[in-house]
Amino acid sequence: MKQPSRRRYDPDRRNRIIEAALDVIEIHGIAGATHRRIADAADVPLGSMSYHFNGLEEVFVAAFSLLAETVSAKFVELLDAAKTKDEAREAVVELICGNVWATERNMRLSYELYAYSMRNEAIRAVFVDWMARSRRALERHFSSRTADALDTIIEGATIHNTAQPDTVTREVVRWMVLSLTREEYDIG
Amino acid sequence: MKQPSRRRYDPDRRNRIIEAALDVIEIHGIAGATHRRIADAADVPLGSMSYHFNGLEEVFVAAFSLLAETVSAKFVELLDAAKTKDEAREAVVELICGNVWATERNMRLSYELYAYSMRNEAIRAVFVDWMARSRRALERHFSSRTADALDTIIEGATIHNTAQPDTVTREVVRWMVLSLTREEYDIG
DNA sequence: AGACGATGTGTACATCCTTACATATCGTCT
DNA sequence: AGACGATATGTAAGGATGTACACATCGTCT
Repeated sequence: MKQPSRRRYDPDRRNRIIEAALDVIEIHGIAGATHRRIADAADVPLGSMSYHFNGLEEVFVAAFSLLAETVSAKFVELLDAAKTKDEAREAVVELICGNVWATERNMRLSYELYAYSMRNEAIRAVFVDWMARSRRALERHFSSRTADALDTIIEGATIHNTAQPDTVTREVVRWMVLSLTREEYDIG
Repeated sequence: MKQPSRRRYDPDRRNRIIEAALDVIEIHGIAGATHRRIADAADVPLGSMSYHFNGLEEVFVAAFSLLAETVSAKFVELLDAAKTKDEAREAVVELICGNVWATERNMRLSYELYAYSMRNEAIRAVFVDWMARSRRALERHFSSRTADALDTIIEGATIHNTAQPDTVTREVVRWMVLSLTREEYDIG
């Protein structure tokens, strides 16, 4: 070390690295997410990587955990805001068709998460927990069986619309939601 | 080259490499799919890789194309075998819950494909074409709107069941399919 | 003030990777 | 039989990667 540039005081650098990791994964995929690229994105030296994490896998686990946390929170928030069953229905439609939850970024990252969870037990647990929370939020408004169904179409429709935008239109989504919640219909 | 081991006569080696690539991707993901690993899996020397393909990307594109072809064919076959609307409904249930289509292998590979398609135009086209064929197969039995809906739940339910087997039970699936095809009910 | 542990930084190294290519071998056409 | 193009093979060059680690610097506690 010849010219040690002034060392930065940088608490929660660890968190910044984790967020940077998500940015890198979004663009390059897990396959292209390297120590160096993440370090650059977080604007920290390479050495910080080995200091804060025991290997790349630990970075990925932290990153995907953060993703699940963030996305799941938004999901629950939107559903909890609904006061009547009709509002809950509309919230589901909004989750699928709106630009709050099913963003391009979230979808890209979710796909990486899906794939990664097949090969990593910790991430699989994160994924399962995420789904459980979604399901619980839906169950505040709907029966257990209906919650399963709605969760299913949320997953499926967002994927379709990622590949081909507006294949599953808002109108079709609304119709699906109604069909699957009809028997529970109430005044609201 | 000191001791050139007897060169093999090996037509359609290219295809074997492509299939081996899928095996490797299934186990190691795109991130861990290297020339060497694929060559080993296909039982060919490393040099064969650069002879048959101009880089890894070309291998991946070929592999995912093969996957889409194979899986899509099975999908269409099962649906085309249905003669009545009730049989078609049951075919959809079988696609989701059976062990023919939504196998562990296919799911793992599909996730890699989803993720990869976000970063590769050729694969995105393959993916879109795959979805179009599925939709067409469904439209032989159901209205356009219902086809969208069924395609959606197929996607969503298989994902849920991959993460947590039997979360979406056969019974729930059957109920969903019925709910979404009720208005089209006929004697069968 | 001094010491000590936590945090930050640069660099080196072994490993693995992609890719290219010179050479060997085969099928087939004349 | 001979020639020629397609196919097959081993190896090496050059670059990227993961990880370790020695050293610098800071916060904080005594």
